[in-house]
Amino acid sequence: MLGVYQRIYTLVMGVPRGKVATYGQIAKLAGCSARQAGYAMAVAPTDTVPWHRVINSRGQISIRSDGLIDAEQQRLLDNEGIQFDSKGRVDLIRFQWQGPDQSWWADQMLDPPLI
DNA sequence: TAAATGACTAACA
DNA sequence: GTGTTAGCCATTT
Repeated sequence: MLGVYQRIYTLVMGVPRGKVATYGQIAKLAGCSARQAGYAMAVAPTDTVPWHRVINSRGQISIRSDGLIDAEQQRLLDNEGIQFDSKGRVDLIRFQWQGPDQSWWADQMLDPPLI
């Protein structure tokens, strides 16, 4: 079933290596709530969507409902040059993705959010 | 058809 | 800094 999630995945695939996005940021771009962004990552096709580049608004990796911190996510980000402070937080000022430009939306055949 | 479920967030105390 | 609360809404059951 194709839904808003497909739009979310397309957006996340636009996040470049070495940058991160927040759930709220993706949600705003996709035109849905932050919860949807979170749930979309939970069921994302991990082979095509860089799910690890999506973190929460505090710059931290979110803990999943099973209570486990996803260590692989931090490893993948570290591999891309994302730096974590002593409390496991990413400096969003330095590493947050600034969002797609106008031509990107056209390339993806999507409409920008109304905001 | 109705209820439950979240990898969330902003705004408070 | 730490809670708590309300809002969120597509998807799943």
